[in-house]
Amino acid sequence: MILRMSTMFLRTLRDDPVDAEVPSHRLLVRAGYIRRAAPGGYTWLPLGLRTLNRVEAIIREEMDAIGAQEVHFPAMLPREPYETTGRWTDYGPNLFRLQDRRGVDYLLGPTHEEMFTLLVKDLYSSYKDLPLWLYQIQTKFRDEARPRAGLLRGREFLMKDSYSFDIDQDGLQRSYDAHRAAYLRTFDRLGLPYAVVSAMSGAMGGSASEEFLFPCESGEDTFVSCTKCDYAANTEAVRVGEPSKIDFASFAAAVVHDTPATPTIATLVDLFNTRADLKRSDRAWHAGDTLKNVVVNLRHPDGRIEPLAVGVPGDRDVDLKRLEAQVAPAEIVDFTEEDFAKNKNLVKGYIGPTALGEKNASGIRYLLDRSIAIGSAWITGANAPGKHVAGLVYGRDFSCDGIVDAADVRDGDPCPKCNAKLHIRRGIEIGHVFQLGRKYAEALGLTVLDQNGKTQVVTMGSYGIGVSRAVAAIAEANHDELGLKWPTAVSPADAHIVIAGKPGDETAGAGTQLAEELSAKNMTVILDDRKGVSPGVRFKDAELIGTPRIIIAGRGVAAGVVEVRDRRAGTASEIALADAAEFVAKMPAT
RNA sequence: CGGGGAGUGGCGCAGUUGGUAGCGUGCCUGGUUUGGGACCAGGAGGCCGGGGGUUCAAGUCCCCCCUCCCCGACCA
Repeated sequence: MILRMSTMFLRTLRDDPVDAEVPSHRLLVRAGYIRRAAPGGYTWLPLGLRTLNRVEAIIREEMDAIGAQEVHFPAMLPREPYETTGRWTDYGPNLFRLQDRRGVDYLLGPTHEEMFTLLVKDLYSSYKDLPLWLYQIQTKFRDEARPRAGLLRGREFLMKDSYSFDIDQDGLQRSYDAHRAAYLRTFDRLGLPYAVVSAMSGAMGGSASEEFLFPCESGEDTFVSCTKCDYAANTEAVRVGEPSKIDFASFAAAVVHDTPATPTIATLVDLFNTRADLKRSDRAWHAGDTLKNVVVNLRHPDGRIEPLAVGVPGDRDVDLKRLEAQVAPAEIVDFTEEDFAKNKNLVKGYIGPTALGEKNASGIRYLLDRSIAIGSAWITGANAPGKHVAGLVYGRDFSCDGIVDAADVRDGDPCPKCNAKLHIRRGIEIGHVFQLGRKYAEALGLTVLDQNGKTQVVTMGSYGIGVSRAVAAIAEANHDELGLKWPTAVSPADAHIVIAGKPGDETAGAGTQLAEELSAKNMTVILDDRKGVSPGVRFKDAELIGTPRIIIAGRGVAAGVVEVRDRRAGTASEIALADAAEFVAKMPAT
């Protein structure tokens, strides 16, 4: 196939669009792949659509290869199933809702667990029909608070979502493993580097889940990977090891001290290190010796507000993202001055564990960070203005209502698996696999009869790949200062022919002939046959558009040669015109 | 939703104390040029994000709203 630039619906931009910050967004707009059509919504132009289709085709091939079957749902869905599973509420403002002329509620599908569950319920009723794997490639809608970075976070985007249906957990594990393996192959073929990390399942519900993250500075997820073993996890999902108990039998009783003007951890530690009666003989006090208690409000999906206190070592911050992942579907909102005013037992800046907890004065649920050991002694608030208590022992002087992973995770923290150092990085989520279990099947009544004629609730998994996001991620991973440089597998064309001679000379004929030969070899080729465009412009556009091979029919044509460039390797060679098609066809895919 | 920045031809930008809306690029016509975003000449193209106000007069001043970008919050 020949794409003639003289007629292609394409306009490249000489300048970077000013509203595009990340490279993928900037280059996809500049090279004429996409145009913004609405907040968080993009139009695919011919070049962009070709790449999108190729990405989609690879994903489809790999899904088909494991035996998943493709279906297609409407994007506009009825309210009831989402009401039944609670997600009409749980999704909150992120759901696009609309009404028909009679005022009946609909939503634009953010993901389709409910619909797939009902579809299978509609048609299947025996264990003999399982396992079953279905998928679709569908436009999804989420009313993101902040769409950003072009295709990386849109409000309308293309997603491949698949769902597995099994009779039991063993089956689910096999389905999950098959999808996970298919995802590894898919991302390899797409030319996307990735890290597979343990993740939280959040609003999706269910147990095990892993994310495929493309490591990238402009990514929105933070993850850790062990420098020694294979442990990797989204920071939200990092589970530090249980600390061992400390024997506190010989510890002195806790003492309350006057500590005026110590509103922060730093000032508190300073005071303890300078005042003779507080100094420690063996070493200086540090922030990790203090226990910081942070109060937040949880907003439950039904609108109920519940205060929650969390204790973390004073050298750490509460990572709200991590905390929220564990209190989902509740959201964390600020604990305001007003809230403090209402709760007389909380002394801002001097909150201590003895006032916290459902059984104590404040009645506020109190969770301790997992790193806090039973028997450890702390400097912490004494619930009175200007007073702190030292030597307060967890398990002797105070208790909590539960354990939580709330402290922020840092580069260099110990690996929970092997204790080596963790490395922290950012990444873009390009895929996510979930073991959903029975949440949706139970809510919607998807059951089958087992071998004994007994009713069994089906156990499900769900597996997503952001297709449009993958295009952006590939662009993010494959570009330089000149433009895009697509992997062969997803490039909008296999080659780009630049006619660089004078008008009317033999270069146009040579270029056209070569285009036809390549096309005859089943390759897609962009032919720059534009009239009156200077060579410089053609070179720049070819590099910006970024096909892996660029062929220049220029001054060499007189001597019977063309220049064949490898855009990705940055190499070039002179090839006889007669051999060029064969040579290009045999260039290794990169 | 909080903080910061910004909306002026397709793209990038200027626009002074309020007084005829400009430049570059892209586009059209003609000519010259042709291996790294050429040149000359002549053109077309703007509800100055939207709505209210102040004023003889608003791109410019005031109020409200919308949108975009960045950071945070949120998010599969």
